[in-house]
Amino acid sequence: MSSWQRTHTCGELRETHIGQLVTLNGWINTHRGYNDQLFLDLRDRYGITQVVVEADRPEIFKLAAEARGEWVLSIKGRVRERVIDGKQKHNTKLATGAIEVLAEELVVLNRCPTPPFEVFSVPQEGQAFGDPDLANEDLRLQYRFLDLRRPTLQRTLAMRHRLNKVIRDNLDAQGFLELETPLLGRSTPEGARDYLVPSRVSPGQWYALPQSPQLYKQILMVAGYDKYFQIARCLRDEDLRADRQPEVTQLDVEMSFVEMEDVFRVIENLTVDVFRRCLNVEIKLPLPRLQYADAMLKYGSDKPDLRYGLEIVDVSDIAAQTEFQAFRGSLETGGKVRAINANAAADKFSRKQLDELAEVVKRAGGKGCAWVKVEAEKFASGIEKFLAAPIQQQLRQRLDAKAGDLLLFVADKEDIVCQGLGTLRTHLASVLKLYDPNGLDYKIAWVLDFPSFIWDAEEQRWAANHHPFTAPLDHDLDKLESDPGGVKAKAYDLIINGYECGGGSIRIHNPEVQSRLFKVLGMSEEVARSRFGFLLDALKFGAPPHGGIALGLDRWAMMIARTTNIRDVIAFPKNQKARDLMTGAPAAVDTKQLKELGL
RNA sequence: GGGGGCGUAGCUCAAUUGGUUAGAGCGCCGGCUUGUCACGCCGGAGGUUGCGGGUUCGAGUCCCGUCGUCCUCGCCA
Repeated sequence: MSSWQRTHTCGELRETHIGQLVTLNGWINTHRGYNDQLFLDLRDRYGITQVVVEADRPEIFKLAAEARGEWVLSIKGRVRERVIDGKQKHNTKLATGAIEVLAEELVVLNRCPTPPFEVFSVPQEGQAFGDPDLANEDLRLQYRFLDLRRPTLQRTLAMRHRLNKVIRDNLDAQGFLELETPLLGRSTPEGARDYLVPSRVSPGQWYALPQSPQLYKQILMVAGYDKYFQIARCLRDEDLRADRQPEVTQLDVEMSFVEMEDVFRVIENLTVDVFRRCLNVEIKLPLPRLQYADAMLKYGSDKPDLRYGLEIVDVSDIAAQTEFQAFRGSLETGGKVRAINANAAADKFSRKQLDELAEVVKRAGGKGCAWVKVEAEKFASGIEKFLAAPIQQQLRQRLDAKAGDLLLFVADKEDIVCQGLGTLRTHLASVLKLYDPNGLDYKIAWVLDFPSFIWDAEEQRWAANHHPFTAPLDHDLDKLESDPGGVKAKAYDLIINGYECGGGSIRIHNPEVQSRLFKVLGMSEEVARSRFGFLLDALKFGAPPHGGIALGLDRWAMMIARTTNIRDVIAFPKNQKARDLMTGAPAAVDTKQLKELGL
């Protein structure tokens, strides 16, 4: 071992180490200097330790005085208690705050220019570390190696490691095999836009990077690997969001000889394990189950945040009795009128703030929203004159409204009402602080009974809601041709606090059902063959009944780290334009490279 | 592709209704300071207000364009 190499980490030393000669390696977090004494807080990913350098060792004192933030040092010295004149001077904000290291040797392992933004970590009460005022995210992404030094990010990435570890342990214990599938595959036109890779040896032809290992894992089932999982990278060339990256990691699972309940059992077992071992949070089983239609009605979303109420209530029948044109007009064209009761929120919104709520609905595609402030005797509202006393009574009853409540109405086509009130619901919960974004509060549920097909108005045809291999519910099979819109699928989503964190289905293993389904989708045998021929072939050769699920691990990491930004849980994320600001990718390449590829 | 927010010192932000020489904290540089711990005190350097154009006696502020970035709709089977 070289003499500069560490004997302990910067988070390790305690009173039990007092008197020992130790060597620490780390980055200068902060430094405080005097004429003949210097304090250096040395940081590594385990913590922070205070180092004292005194002037009676001039050769290292001079070095230490010169040192600045983010320099990399090796300090050899003796551990001593923080005592001045017999009085304890412990720093209770630091885990190592009982001791300090009196430097005897100091090696500058590397210098660092003044960083473009402040990296240092601020110790908080309870031995946690906080962040300085964060610089612009694009600057931090450009200098990601500095940003990643922040303990917050280091803890998050360590948590991701733990998440992966728990998954591997748990699924191994449940008898699963971790198998790998190719990155270079064949483009299958359904679904997201593919990232394409040109073939050098077959000029003009292309591989596609996987959107998911979907087809491979089904083929593994045909091949008899009845319990498969993979922590797989999935790539989709679509526009980004706060919770979407072009390159994400999913836990891909597939099982043979199963129905939905079997998948639920495996994933629920895993979920309990993950939350217990990552956060020490107990998740109660069985997880609640919501029907898709019910979720849309009550929450205006297929991935509702269940940490708060604010349920949507249909009042179409009551609204039909009013003379209010916005209500009547929507109803007469087949729309709906629905409402949210924001309990005791009437005095929390000024006229201007109510207008902003209407803006929220407009941004979600609606025309706005009507509001009513409930008073003891009557409604205070611009639309009060349209609401006769008996109607007000009915609304009070239906919405369980009491004096001080704020009622918000949206009238429109049903999907717009859902979208508008769903957006309004999450907005209200946020401004009314109905949940603690930093709390260990997890509401996890299954969403079931998705429609198999959705009508594509533009192309005037039915489209697969999940994917074309998703099995319909057994008792809906006879409706396949007569009423495609009424067919529900053996598909399921797993939702956590308003995020879709997983989704899967039982697949079709019967070739006859599969070809009926292609027919509904308006896909000829030839087209189906050309797109998925290899899978259809495989399914013919003795496919077991099978199904599975994929969990979005980046979103799980977001939940566990309690962030709403997916870039916080990925070491090297892309920005919204899918650029890597650190490496500069994507970038132009040599014409020589292009020529080799025949481009 | 559409809608919205932001862009001022290295960083985070301020700058009244368009009005003098664009300020503060942190960081940086120099000095002082044996017990600090996001140390403190004194002093200093540091600006093409993203870029281009326009309106005006006068633009960080208003208008047009453009670039960057974030949020969002479409999109993501």
